[in-house]
Order: sequence, then C-alpha cells, then structure tokens
Amino acid sequence: MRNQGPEMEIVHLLRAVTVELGLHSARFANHNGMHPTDVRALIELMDASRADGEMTAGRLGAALGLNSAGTTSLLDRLERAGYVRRVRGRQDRRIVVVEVDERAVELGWSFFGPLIGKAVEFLQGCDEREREAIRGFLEGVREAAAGSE
Amino acid sequence: MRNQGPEMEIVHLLRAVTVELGLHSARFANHNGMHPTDVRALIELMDASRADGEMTAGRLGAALGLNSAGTTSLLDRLERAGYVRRVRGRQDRRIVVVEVDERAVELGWSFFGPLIGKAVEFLQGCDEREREAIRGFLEGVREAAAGSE
DNA sequence: CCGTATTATCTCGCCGAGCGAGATATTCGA
DNA sequence: TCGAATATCTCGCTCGGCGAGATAATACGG
Repeated sequence: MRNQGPEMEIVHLLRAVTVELGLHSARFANHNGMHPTDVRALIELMDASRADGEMTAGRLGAALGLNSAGTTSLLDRLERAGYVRRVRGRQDRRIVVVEVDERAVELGWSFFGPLIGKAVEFLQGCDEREREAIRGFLEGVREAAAGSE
Repeated sequence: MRNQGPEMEIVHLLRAVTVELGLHSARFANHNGMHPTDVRALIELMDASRADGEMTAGRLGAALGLNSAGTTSLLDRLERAGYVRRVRGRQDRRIVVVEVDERAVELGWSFFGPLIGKAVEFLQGCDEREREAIRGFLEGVREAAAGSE
C-alpha cells in the first residue's frame, strides 16, 4: 500500500463517514418510501432556502446531475408525496420555483437533527484552534474534490 | 432556523464535503462508463483487501445494501469490464470470492490519489492535538450516523 | 413592434439497475 | 443419510433517469 502513516487513518475515517452518512440517508429514504435522489433533492432545497433563497426546477436538476426529464419526474414524485409545491415565477413565468412544505422540513429534522446535535455537541467541547483545524481540513478536502472538475 | 452558531458552519461544511465527494465519484464513474454503485463496490473491495482480506459476493452486496439478484448483476458488470474476477472458495465451494484486478486499483489511484494526497498534505501540517480533534470529530459523526440503525 | 433565437420546463418512448420469487449447488447437523 | 440452512444465480418485472423533441414564455435585432 502506498502510504500507511497516521494521516491515512484519518483519510480512511473520512471515507467511512461519507459511507455511513450515505447509509443513514438511505434508511431515511426507506422509512419514508423515498429514493436516494429524493432525499438529496430535499437536502439541496432546504440548504438553498437557508442560503440562496429561491430554488428553481432547473437549478435543482443541475445540482443533482439530472437532465430536464429526470428533474420533472423527480418533482412529480416529491409533489405527489406532498413534500414540495411548484410555483410559477412571477416576473418570468417560464421558471418553476420549488417550495418545500413545512412537513418535509420537520421530517428532515426529526431524522437528521439528532445527528447534527451530536456533532454540534462535540464541536462545543473544542477550543477555537481545534475547530479551526477541523474547518480547514474539511475546506481543503472540499476544494480538492471540487477542483478536479 | 434552529441554530446558527459557529458549530453549524462546520456541520454544513461536512455536508458540502460529502456532496462534493459524491459528485467527484460520479465524474469518475462517467469517465469510465460505470455507475455510482460500481464505484462504491470497487472502493469497498479495495478497502476490504487493505483490512479484512477476502471479500465474498454476499458480504459485498450487504455492504452496498443490494439483494442477491442485484449483487449478481453488479458482479456481472464489473467482471465484464474486467475490473474483478470471480473465484470459487476453496473449502466452501458455495461462496464466490471477488478479486480486484490490478488495473482497477491503478485506475482508482489515478483518480482519487491526488485528492488523498492533498488531504495528507494538510494533515502533515497539523500538530498532534489538531489531528486528534479532526479524528475525534469524524469518529463521533460516524458513530452517531451508524448508531441510529 | 414583429419575427426569430433563446431559455425553462414538460411529454413520450426507451434502457437498464435493482427487486421479489424461486431455482440450484453446496455444506452442516441430527 | 437426509432434510435444513446457506451462498449464489436466473427470470420477470418495476420504475428512475436519459435522449429527443414539443410547448410556452422571454429577449433582442431590425
């Protein structure tokens, strides 16, 4: 094997975390009769409402790597289940603004909330320098993964 | 929103990292005419050969959340593409041991190696206490995600 | 203003990953 | 030795997602 220093242990740990988070999402999907893509879509939508504001059908599909046909059927599923609403844009009536139903937000928090709570708890037990190390590591990995487009 | 302390920023960053790593895997899959599940399978297989030793068809399917039919067709795809070989178990001839071809290992390193390299580089710039904070955070998140079975 | 290019989404037909049910081959236990 | 248990495979099917193209609304040059 190429490298077996103490650094590789953390790299493998990060991979294990992503696998475990993926399985956690899959369990959430199963419990609610959803597909992995639907969960990813809800997370993307909730994140957008926290940061960017509105999310359109096209932007959502792009974020998930779906084409327009796939995006339409995704929104059909989510809307049929009552998790989102389609709202035509006011100034530009071609676009479809996707609004997340409050029920879906509550459902998401009930499943991911405890996990987030544990992470926050751990971080509160850290001092500023330790938190900065964690932030720097995550930021670095994100940039490295995003950079090799 | 429920919580907007500095801790939540790191939680969102972790989510962003998992999304970005997922997209990175998807790009790898596209470049090689594979599906996301195939990439996950190769990672699982390479990880098993690093730690546990042999990987059987059944254990692989379980790790990926596939049933036996799906596992068979996954192995058919991977074998057809030359990434793995099926080898019947010696003492128990019911089981199928899955061996990863060296070509697949090289392919994986060519794509994920640079990413791993950047992470290792960052970690080497940390002192022991910072590394311990990162390890503790990841370990905690993994356990929290795995614990809520 | 009008016609055309562009943009955002939807419809249709199809492919194939993954599932359930059950077949097959091998091993284990009474 | 024979039935139960185990590991994998086969068959038929469902449905998520794709490509191609239709539809509707906007932007823009003349």
